[in-house]
Amino acid sequence: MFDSFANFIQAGRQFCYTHPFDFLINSAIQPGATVMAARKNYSPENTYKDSLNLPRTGFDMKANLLRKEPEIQARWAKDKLYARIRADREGEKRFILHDGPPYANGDIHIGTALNKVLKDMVVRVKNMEGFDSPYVPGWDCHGLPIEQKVTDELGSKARTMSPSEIRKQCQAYADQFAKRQSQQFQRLGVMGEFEDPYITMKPQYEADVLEVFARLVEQGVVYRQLKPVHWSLENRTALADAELEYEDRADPSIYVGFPVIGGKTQTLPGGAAENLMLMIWTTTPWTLPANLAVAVHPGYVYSVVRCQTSGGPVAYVIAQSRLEAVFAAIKAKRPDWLKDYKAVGTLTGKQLLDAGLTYRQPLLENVTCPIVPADYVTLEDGTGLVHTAPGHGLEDYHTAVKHGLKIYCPVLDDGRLDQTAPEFLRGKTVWQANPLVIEHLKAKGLMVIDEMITHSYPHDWRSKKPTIFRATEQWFISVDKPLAERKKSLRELALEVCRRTAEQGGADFIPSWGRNRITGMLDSRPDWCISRQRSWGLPIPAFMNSAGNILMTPASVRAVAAVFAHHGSDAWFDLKPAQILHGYDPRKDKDLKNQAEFQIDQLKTCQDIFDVWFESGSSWHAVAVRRGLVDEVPVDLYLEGSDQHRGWFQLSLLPALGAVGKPPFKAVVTHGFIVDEEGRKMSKSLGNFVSVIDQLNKRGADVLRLYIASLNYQDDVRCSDALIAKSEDAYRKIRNTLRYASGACFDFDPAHHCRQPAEHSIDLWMRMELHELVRDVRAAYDACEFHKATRLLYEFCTVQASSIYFSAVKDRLYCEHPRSARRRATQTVLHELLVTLTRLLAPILVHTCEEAWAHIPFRDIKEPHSVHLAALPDFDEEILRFVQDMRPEVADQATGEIEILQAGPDLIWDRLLELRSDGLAKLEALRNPADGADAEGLKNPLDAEVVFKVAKGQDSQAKLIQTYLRELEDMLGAGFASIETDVNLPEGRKVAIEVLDSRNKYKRCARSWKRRPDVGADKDYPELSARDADVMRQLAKDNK
RNA sequence: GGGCUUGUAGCUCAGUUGGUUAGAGCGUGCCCCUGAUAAGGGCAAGGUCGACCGUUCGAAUCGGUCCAGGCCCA
Repeated sequence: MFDSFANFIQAGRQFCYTHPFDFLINSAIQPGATVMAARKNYSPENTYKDSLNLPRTGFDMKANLLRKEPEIQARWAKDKLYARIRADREGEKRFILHDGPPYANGDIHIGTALNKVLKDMVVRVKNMEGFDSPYVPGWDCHGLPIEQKVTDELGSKARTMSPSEIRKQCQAYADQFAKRQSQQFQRLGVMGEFEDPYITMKPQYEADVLEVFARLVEQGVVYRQLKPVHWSLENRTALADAELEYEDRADPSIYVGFPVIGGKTQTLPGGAAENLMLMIWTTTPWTLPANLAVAVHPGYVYSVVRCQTSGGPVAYVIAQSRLEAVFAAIKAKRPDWLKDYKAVGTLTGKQLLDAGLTYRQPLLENVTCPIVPADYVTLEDGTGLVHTAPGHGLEDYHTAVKHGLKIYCPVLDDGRLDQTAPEFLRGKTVWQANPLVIEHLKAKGLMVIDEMITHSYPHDWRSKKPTIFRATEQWFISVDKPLAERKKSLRELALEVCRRTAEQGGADFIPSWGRNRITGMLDSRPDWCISRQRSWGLPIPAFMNSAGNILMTPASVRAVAAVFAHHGSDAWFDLKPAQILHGYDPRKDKDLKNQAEFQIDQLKTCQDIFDVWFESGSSWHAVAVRRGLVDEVPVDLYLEGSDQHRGWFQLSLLPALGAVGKPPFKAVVTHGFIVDEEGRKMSKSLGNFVSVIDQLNKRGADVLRLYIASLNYQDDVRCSDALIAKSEDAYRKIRNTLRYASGACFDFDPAHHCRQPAEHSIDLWMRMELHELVRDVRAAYDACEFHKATRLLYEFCTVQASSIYFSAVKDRLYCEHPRSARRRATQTVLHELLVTLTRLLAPILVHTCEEAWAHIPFRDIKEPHSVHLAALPDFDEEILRFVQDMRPEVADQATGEIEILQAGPDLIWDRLLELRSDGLAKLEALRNPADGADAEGLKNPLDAEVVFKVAKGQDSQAKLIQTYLRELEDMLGAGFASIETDVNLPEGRKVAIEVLDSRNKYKRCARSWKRRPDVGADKDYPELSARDADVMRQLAKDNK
């Protein structure tokens, strides 16, 4: 058996082709390998077994993915499969999915795997649809997390190293992880330009980012300004919103009275009060030295409250609606201090402002501060009077700009207070300052109450340490200033994109709520702070002269870019400004004011680097356009997690609109996040995270890919080892479906053996189902609804193929003469099913389909050697139209009945499958006889006879059953099926199915095991049924 | 706290413009086959459609409130 099978494979290969995946076949027929239907348990009763056409294939039941996947991948690499696909598709319509670069840090996690596999499936589908769809993966390499990791590893040594030296370490680190992740993506079966990915730290990429920046400078939206920013004390750098994490923190919550010293106090209710104070509330006492104003809401009502205290009389101004809560707190906290209190009248915030009150700064000597209006004042907590420190709060800053207050920031970059702070605070950190400030206020009698509270507070996402707001000189891209060329601001342009579809020059969002989401974010986003005070990044190409004036114009930026294109951004640290600007002459720069002030050899480089988002946000230019993937933006698709509405989507959109006035993408597809089985977020501390690497090493990439494909990724998706295990079960089912079809076609060469299925055969039904499947799966693929496609494919394998069709056609495949029309027709459909299914599944099960493809017997010589070079199957319009066109015809007017045989396959097969269901239920009943019945339950349906009893006058039903009787017999797996017409059935039933135990009625055919009336009728083969006797006679003749 | 979003059997998903006893596959239980065999087949159980209140003759479907998640932001 082994020998003949090997010979067959040899013959097949000679006949068909030789190709690189032969190694898969060879390995499968090594001695000891499982070959389906290898003879077992030979016994005398089994003498006919050798005459059967049992399935044979080298496509192993056991997948062995862990061994085979790397082999297949190595072969793809050796064959340069990706390059072959590119060559094949050259000149076809482009489809560009532009990759958002993951950060080159750490191993990939399940979320990254989700993202990359989704992208891979999109790209594979597009290529198999005939598009030229290259995929260039990228890595984001600069930035704080890597720098932090590297300096942590270096320890104290880091402080002695130059930026240039630290950058070298960072570069090596990023390079190592980009390569490592690349291996991991490829292990997942992701296909693309992994030989030449895009790397944001490469010289040309850096130069291209600067080109985008130059265009924004040209548009006049880049500016530099003192502004409070989130500041990491640990890393001494400004932080982007995305670099913050909110966590609970305990802080002092203090109510403080600011003594009023000026203004028209006599106009207040109750007249001029003794010892009048403005009561404010804060949780950051250390910002009080920087207090420059108190803000009130003009529309709110404020009260003046006179108090008797152990320290004498005092009056507070406080919002009326906060009065009760605050004084309740004071009474509870300081019962001995507060003897009595009484509200003596109210006034509006506006009246308060009109009174022009001033107060003495509580911590600075001889400083007088005003009351200012602000509409962000709330009454939810505090006192309705807001401590305003322009150097330490964004809203405070805006108020300060509006009312001409100083942006005062006495805090140094390491968090210590500077020489302008009160003496007792100088040199202390802000955290040390808190209790000192509290003590000081108490001593001065200004403190009302203080306690500790826990509240949500921003922390540095890397160091996990609390951050502060601190004013520094930063670079910004304005979102509200009109662009020089386009007259509209970036915000306006971006909102326009979000209002329009791709067809209208905007963009499409899938799911559709993405449009809402990004719109809301663009509405409220502040100017983009693009500067960071670190080493590991792309320098902002600004120079400073000795007077502290900045040189940065489109021409100077481009001159720097030209140098970076060759030397990389290390040039910024290694070369002298004159060298960096060697292609630049200030005297010829129209955009430079006061040219004479700028002597190139006396300039200094500024030390800020770009926010990494600006680098990845320029990839549409640095990759898509630079590499010629598109002539100009937009590209077809961005596909990322939904968090990128604020991240990469938005921060690509803004630079693109600024630089070229167009969005970078036509469509944005987002996926949700991976959560655990309970729907909670994955975290290392909860121990509920799933390791991709572990899963890859445990189950293989195709199982993981099938799991990912099965997810409805638009929402959050649940993940656990158990859930992936279910996909492993599904994988086996699909694999066995392909294996069975492959084995059943072992002697079938479509070039010579094709037979049209008979009109009334289950083969025709199978083909209809198959083409409907192709239609539906391709529609799902087109909509990127992989989970729909996966469900359709899986259920097809389970129900239509395995449960219904394969079971039904076993008898004809195994028992009919090998060349019989009936068997060949089934093989024709099975072969089509095999080829079709393998191609349809190829974007998901990339390795398994390659293996299955190699095992397709007598595959057409015109088909490519790799399934990934093939096209997705097309559905046959004719077949589908045939189904539809033959919908029920007009009913007979007299009886109301329709002639079901003329009604079309859909209705016919609905009815036949219903009969199958009823019959199976009856069979089941026979298998499990009621308790107390003497008969032993039926074991094998081949021992049963099915009788269809059709009521009088039901000619249509009778004709249907008569026509399909043989198919019904096989669909039920019964030994024999018969029909009785003109029967009297109870309750007006049309058809009744009776299933009888025929063990004492008919003999069992020794070959087909069917019990039929005709067993024993043949003289030559008395132990066989008529059909089997004929086949044996024919086989005997063949052998002569 | 705000914006966006999710909640249908143990799991993954269908449920068309509100309309008869809410479907499928998997899983589970029981059974069969042993010529797909570390495979294959059959039958059955399983849901107050997150909760509550409305609109309606009628709500998984429309409206409101709440509860529990997720992302982004404060």
